[in-house]
Amino acid sequence: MDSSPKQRTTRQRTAILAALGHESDFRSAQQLHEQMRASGESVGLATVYRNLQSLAESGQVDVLVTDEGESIYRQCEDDTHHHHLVCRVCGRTVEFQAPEMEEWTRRIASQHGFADVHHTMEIFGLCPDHADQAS
Amino acid sequence: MDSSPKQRTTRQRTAILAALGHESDFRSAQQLHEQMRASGESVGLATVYRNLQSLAESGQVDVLVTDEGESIYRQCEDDTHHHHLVCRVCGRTVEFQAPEMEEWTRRIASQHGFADVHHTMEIFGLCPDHADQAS
DNA sequence: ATTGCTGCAAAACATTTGCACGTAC
DNA sequence: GTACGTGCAAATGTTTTGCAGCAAT
Repeated sequence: MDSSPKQRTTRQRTAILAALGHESDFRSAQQLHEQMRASGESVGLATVYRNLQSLAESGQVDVLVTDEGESIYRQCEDDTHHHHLVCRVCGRTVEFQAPEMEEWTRRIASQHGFADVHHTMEIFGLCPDHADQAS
Repeated sequence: MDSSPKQRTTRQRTAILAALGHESDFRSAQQLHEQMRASGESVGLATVYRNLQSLAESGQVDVLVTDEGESIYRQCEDDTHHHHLVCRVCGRTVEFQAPEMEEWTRRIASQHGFADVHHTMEIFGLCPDHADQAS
């Protein structure tokens, strides 16, 4: 029941958060790791995984699972419940909230007697800059 | 541009479709494979994967990706666009449609200039029979 | 007869873990 | 000083693939 496990401020953890930065796109652990190495950071891949995992648990980053089953991460601007609109080509992401939808979800669930529900909902599409790109 | 690739009617393919049956729950390729072996069917795991994949492509079965990145499959009753309400404990599934939500999705997307969008949305919860089960 | 399917085992992947060592506290 | 974090390599688990033989058309 301890909701604040002590997390140490290590060089690697800091670097990972910095690398996530405020880019508005989702990246996989592997991409992030590569990106960090490219910019001279020395970090182990396992460490990137471990940190992303703990950061996700503590709600500091957002996780999405792609259709291929790969987990992708992003530092979120908003710490409340929200969804994403992601560009299939460049990864550009827009966060949005959908109170009506939350409401809707709860209604559907209780209609069928389901309790303690949570939902996933993400939108993928082509952003203005890539609107003409083939699917 | 050929949207009807010739699929042969093999014993295995038929068996897989039969095994998927009309159960109202999602199963992974591995589970399905095990289930088939248990009931005496002789099928290779790779074949199960290959068939599920092609069946999913041709829209004959539904695919969902779990939080752990595992793909789970189900034969759908409804061949139009729909979503699922899945029990976290027993896998029991209810299909539902959400026209208002489709509408909503399109609106959000075009508001941000996104085109050619598709979305994912699934609800997970506890069905009436498992409402008291801990998360 | 063709050409696609199957089975098996090996390969490819992303992710996790064991363990000795380093380091934040 | 102690407990947690890190790095590496090995292990895990799922899905894919190469290839020789089998079967549907």
